Amino acid sequence: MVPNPRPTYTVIAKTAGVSEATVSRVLNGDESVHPDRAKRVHEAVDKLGYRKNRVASALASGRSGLIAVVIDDDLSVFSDPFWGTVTSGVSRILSENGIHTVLMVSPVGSADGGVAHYLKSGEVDGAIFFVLHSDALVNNLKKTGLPMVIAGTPHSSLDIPFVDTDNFGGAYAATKHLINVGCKKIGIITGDIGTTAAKQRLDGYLQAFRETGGVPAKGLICEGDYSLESGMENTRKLLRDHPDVDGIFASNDLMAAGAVTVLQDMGKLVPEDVKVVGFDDALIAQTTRPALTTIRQDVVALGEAAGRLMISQLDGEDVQPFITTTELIIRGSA
Amino acid sequence: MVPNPRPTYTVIAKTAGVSEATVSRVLNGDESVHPDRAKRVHEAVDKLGYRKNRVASALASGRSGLIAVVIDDDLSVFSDPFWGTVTSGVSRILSENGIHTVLMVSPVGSADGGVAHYLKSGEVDGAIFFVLHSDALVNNLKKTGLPMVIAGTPHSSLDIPFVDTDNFGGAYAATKHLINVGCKKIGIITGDIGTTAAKQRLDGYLQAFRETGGVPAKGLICEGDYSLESGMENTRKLLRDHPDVDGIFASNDLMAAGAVTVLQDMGKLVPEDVKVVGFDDALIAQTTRPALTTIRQDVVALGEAAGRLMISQLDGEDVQPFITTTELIIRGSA
DNA sequence: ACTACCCGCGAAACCGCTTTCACGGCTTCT
DNA sequence: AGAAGCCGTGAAAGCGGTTTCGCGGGTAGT
Repeated sequence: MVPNPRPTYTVIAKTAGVSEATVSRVLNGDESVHPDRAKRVHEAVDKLGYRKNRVASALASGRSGLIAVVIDDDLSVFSDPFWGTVTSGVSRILSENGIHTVLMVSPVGSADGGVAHYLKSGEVDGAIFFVLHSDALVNNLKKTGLPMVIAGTPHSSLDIPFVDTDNFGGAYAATKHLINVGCKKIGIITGDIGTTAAKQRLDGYLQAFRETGGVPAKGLICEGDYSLESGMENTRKLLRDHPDVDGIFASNDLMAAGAVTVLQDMGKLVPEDVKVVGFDDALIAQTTRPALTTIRQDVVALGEAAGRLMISQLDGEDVQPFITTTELIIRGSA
Repeated sequence: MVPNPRPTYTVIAKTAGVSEATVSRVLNGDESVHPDRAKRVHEAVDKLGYRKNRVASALASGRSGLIAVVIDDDLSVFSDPFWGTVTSGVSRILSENGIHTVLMVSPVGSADGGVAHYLKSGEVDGAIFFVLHSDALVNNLKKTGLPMVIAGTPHSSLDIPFVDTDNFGGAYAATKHLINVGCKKIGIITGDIGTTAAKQRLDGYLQAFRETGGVPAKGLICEGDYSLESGMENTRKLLRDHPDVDGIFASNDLMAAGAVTVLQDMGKLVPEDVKVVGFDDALIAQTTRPALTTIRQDVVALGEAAGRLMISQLDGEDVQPFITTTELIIRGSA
């Protein structure tokens, strides 16, 4: 059953009665081929079950049909279902466009190192970055002209397209909600402040505060790092410094869950005594008691947007940053 | 700054004063080259900052340096942090061996279809499958000689290496623990019974039961699907059919969390009235109140094992299935 | 009717690396 | 000493597409 070791252009050309050059033109959508000939080629392709060898194609054309998804750091990041979901969104859009996703889970480090080399080596047609801790690599790569998309807002104002959730707006809505339901003293537990998302969420919180004419008292702003532990710890701190706190906005659901746990352990009722709002609408938001009021972000859309932005760039189009909207999901905690 | 558009063998050969063939031999670890010449080649490589063009290499050698990670189905699967973690383990091991991971998140369907074609096309050197719903594709691919690794036990007894958690042993330990702490009537909420893992966990439960001389009463075995909802629903059912149930083994933590929630909502105390054990030791196990007693599986090790099994196969070695051990983590729920 | 273009198409070079093949020089066996 | 092997090495033929170049014929302009 191995008589047919994949046909090549030579065979297609022969059975279609045209030259290999023409086969190539047809298969690459060159309009200038006479319809009749094109049809003959297509028929030959169908009949022989031909599939283009991407490697050969890549070598000759310089385009590999591969784009890299670069995930800085390691397990800790990728084990977050958030990025898994984004990745699958990216992957789906790209494969719809005949492009494959190669995954690089490794510390990005500086503008040098393995990842940098790989990306510069021309083996991929573009790169999508997750969770940038530094803009160094991206900045360096920009010179090479490699199409890039950043998932998450970059730190500096790079001229590189990015996709992100409306962190500011979401945080604003969350805080506003707490205010609307009567909270007088609202604390925030931020995410890892080294990330732009955490900063933007803090800004949203501050903006809502500002509009009420106030400025958050010292100690109401607690710096967390997105982890469950930091959510718990900061809630204790918050309760110690401000026993009368009656609202907490946590920058993600995990910390919010931690907050709820600590509050309950300390005898506070949620939402009667203290109201809590999270961010993400992760699965965990539904499993805490009470379920978390939170800000939903459309993670799949984010991944798809990243994929589309990449496709557009490959097509030579101009692209704009893409910000997905958020939605306030009201459950039991606030 | 673009005077150096990547050196090729031609350049290396010239500066080292050898033929291109020799350069190739040296760079591919052919021992038969005289050390002096090899040294000259290495010097030239260093001096020029040469990096092999993987695409050209792939075309000429027929080895792409890529292996596919195939994830059946779609978002629902990949958004589970479990698979994200496994994937990153795989990716790391492979990249340590100079191999890249290409991600295919798409319904695998039958032995035909896009994924099948791609894998058959020789663009990847091997494939690692996650969450197989059917063995059809793998079975078909086996004929092509493509190196494969399955993450999770395959349904039929294929002669294909796989890696898996000791589902049976873990479930056995979980059930045994419930028995040891005094439970008399223990129900199980299984996972999607279409998966081998769910079956094995059920078997482990049954085995523990059997050793006590009993057989689970009708209605103690509830078929879930790993989702939070199914955990909640089946707990209600369990409570209805067996109001005196005093132990529940849920096949994953998410369902266990659902069970705890329902139990509490119905006025039962956990663990006083009913004890609950989960499986996975996912993050959620720590956020429920009480925290979940569960079976920890070493997910990272699983991914790394899958990667290593693939590498071994590529090296032409014989490989054996790899089963990771589990560990009982005792927390508050049982 | 003659030159100037344009257009569709095939021949052939080429992408950068791998691998076969054969050759010259040595060693070894008879 | 001569035949037979073996070894390290270079020349060259691919791997399977893409792309440049130029040719022949048809159209248009004058």
